[in-house]
Amino acid sequence: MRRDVFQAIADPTRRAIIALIAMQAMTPNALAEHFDTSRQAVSKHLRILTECQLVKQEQTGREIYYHFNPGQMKAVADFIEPFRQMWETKFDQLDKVLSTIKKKKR
Amino acid sequence: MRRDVFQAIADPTRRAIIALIAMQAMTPNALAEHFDTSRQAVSKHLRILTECQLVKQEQTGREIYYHFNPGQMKAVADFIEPFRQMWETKFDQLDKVLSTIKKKKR
DNA sequence: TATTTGTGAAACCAAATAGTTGCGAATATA
DNA sequence: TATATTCGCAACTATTTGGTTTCACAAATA
Repeated sequence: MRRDVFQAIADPTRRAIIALIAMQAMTPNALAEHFDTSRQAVSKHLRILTECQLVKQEQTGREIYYHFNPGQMKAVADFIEPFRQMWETKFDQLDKVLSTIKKKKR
Repeated sequence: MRRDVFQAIADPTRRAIIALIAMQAMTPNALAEHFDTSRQAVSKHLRILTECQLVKQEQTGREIYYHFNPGQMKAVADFIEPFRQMWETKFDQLDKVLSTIKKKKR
C-alpha cells in the first residue's frame, strides 16, 4: 500500500480536511459536518492522513481530536521548489510580452 | 475524469517524468528508456500530464518532444505555502529541544 | 513504392481507491 | 446498571488507476 504525502493530498476532500484542521483541531464527527459524506468516509481519509503523518491524534475521553502535522509537507515543498524559478521566470516573460505590446500600441 | 495537478503528481513515475523533461525536452521513447515500463505506459502518463497542462508537446517530423510547463505547479505551491511557516516553526522548536538537550549534557 | 520508425488511441485486465453498511469497544450520562 | 455517544475496523461495492497488447496513422528511409 502506497502511503506518501503526494498521494494523500491528491484527494480534494483530504486537502479540505487538512485546511480545516490546520485552523483548529477537530473530531471526525465535527469534520464530517463540513462535508457531504459520512463520518466513516472522513474517518478513512483521516486514517490515510495519519499513516503518512500529515495528521496526529489526541484522545480526550471518547473524543479523538485530529491535529495537523505540517512536517511532512516539506516533501512536497522540496519537490516543487526547483521549479519555482521556472514558473516565476515564465511570468516575467509574460510581463515582457505585455510591456512590448503596450509599447507597440503607443 | 478528474485531471488536476495534485492527482498528476501523486504518481511517482509522473514526478520522475517531470523531473526529467524539466531538464530537457524528450520524446516518449527517450523517456521510456529511463523507466522499467513500456513506451505506451509512459505515453499514458504524458497524456495525463498534458491534460492538466504540466507538459506541452512540440512536434518535429514524426517525433513529439514533451516540454515541462511549470505554470500549473503554482497551484501546488499555493496550497502548501500557508503551511510553510508552520513546519518551519516546528523545526525551530526542534532546534530548541536539541539545544536544551545539549545544555543539559554539559 | 515498400518498409521501418515514432506515435496516439482503444480494448482489456488486475489492483487500488473512495464510498457505504454493519459491527464492537470504550467513554459518558440517565 | 442501562443507554447513548464517539469512534475504529472489517466486509462489501462501484469506480478509477496503471499497465499491457493490439491497432492505425504519419513521417522517414530503403
